[in-house]
Amino acid sequence: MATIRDVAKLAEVSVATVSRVLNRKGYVHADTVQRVNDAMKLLNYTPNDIARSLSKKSSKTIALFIPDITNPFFNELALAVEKTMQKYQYTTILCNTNDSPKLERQYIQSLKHKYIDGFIMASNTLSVEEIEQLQIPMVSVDRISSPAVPTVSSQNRKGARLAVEALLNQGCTKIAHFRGPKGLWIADERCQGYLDLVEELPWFTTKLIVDGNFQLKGAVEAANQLFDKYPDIDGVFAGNDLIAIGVLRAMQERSIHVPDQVQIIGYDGIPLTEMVYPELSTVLQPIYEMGELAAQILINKIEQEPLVATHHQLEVKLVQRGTTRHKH
Amino acid sequence: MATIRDVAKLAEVSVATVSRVLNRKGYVHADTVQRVNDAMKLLNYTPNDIARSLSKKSSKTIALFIPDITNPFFNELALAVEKTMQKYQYTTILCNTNDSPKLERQYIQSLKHKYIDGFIMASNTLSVEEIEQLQIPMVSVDRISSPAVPTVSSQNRKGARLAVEALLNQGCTKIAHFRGPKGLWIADERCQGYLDLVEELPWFTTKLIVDGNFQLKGAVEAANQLFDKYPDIDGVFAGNDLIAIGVLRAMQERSIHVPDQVQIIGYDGIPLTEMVYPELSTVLQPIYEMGELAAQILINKIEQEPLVATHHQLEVKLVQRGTTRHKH
DNA sequence: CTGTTAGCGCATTCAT
DNA sequence: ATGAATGCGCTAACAG
Repeated sequence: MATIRDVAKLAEVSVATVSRVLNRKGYVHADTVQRVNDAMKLLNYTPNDIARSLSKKSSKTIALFIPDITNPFFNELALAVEKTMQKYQYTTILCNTNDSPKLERQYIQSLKHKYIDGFIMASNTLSVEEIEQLQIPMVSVDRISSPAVPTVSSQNRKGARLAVEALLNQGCTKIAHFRGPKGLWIADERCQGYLDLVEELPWFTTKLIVDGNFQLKGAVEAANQLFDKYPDIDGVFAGNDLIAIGVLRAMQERSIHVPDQVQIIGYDGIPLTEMVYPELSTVLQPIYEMGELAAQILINKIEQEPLVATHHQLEVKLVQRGTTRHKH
Repeated sequence: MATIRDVAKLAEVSVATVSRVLNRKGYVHADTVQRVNDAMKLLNYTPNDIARSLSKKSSKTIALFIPDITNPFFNELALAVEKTMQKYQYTTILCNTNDSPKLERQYIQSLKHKYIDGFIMASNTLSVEEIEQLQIPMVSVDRISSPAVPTVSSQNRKGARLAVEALLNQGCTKIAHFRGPKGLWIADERCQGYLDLVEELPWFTTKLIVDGNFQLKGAVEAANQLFDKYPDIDGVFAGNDLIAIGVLRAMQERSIHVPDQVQIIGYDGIPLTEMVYPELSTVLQPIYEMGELAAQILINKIEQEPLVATHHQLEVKLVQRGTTRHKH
């Protein structure tokens, strides 16, 4: 591969000049620009990123931390981030943290030695202090890492209310909530939205709220247990789609008809919701857009452009499909 | 961050010596090693990867090319590759190529300038010549890039036979095959496996084979069309699980009972097969192991260790679940 | 407007 | 066994 020196020689200028036209920085005569460009073309020259990184202490690459790429929510997010980063000539490194602090720290250390330019955290088990002393541009998605870092999420609480309201309007008289992990911000928010609407109702009891881990497997079991105790539940708001599908599975195994006997609404709007039958009603959050936005914000931060706001909440939308009895 | 020079100064040796203990290369007195190590510990020193890459022309990173991370097969593969690469201190860059040759070339170019050490191709739209002149270690998964590159796949043809054989044994008298893209090696193999068993049977006609793109959406429609024409089909072997689930969906919409009226078997064994109801019978290929193996082979190639074989076909297993009428 | 030169942090001959 | 010096390819003062 040709180097900057080869180009300089061929164009009969110094490497500095070549570097200038390469980076469109500093003055250089139009004719010279031409000669240099010709030389570059002739030699099929393209700059060496590693050398550039070493000298600039920046690598034009960012890292995306997610718990597990196998989760449909995160793989759509990852796709969005990768695509938009790619558009801006950044490369992105995907880190499956498995929600392990040890792994996260390990990744961070090794990435720092690569002059990583920034992080997008959709997984975060680190303390606020640890995050803040990192001294690297960062934005978090669906998580709050520290008040100092921009966050993009959807209107979780509002979305939850939308779902529960629909359930109520469509005749449910006892609605359970299968929530996500305690202490996880989005799970708490969604639970709060549920409480906003049902806490004062006569049938409500905290027993109707059951903890989960956002996974399908656990949800099936949890649903079976809860329905054993409360066979009169006729509505379910799930903390995410995976849980909702788990509940649906439990209903099908128990021969409880959905949506006639029980209505179910999930949260996220992952593609999976359209793959099950009946198709799952859900609160759709713009996952792809969230990834895009996070990427944009991070790039702005890296390139020091002015920041507009610090916490972005994107619109959600209730989509009623086969697991609810909505009027057409 | 401390540099090698800082360590050298503190340990009262030259940078060359520090470099030697760092890479356990060349002779250096035990006492000196000790001093250097102490100094490194004291300064919390870890080498700068970028500088190292520049000087070694190797970055300890590889790229994984896949069509689309959103596809469950590929995200499991990606997880496997990332995890095992990570185990060997390699970092992996994920490239969603969308099966576009333009994007693939673009990625390759940009990666070469990062001194990428190798490629794992699970997406490949490039010509054999293009691949071969690349001059970078490579292994392909589920694809054949060139006779010169190691390939890992599963026993596609045998797997297909397993599925069709079961269908036959379990009473099917007219079996359709919804295949993957024409010209795609794995799709062709699976189709061949189907043909192996049914081509000679009286009911067989090529009309029972329908082309698809391995996506769920198209499969639903294709299934509807085929069943309009051949309502007496009572068995389906699908080229992959997504197609199979699409067919299942079509059956459910047409109120055709699965597995009583129609039995369905997919291929891949993605997690999704256990999320639908009834759960999908499928030919399970060891996706995670395939990723692991590909990663191992690539590392061996990079580090010039001897290669055992060049084409690895992993075992597949027929798993009968809710969409087939197997004896228990 | 352009060239010279000194790094960036590490690896690697070649001496000693 | 160890050190000095050179190079990897590019950027960025600093001169001119």
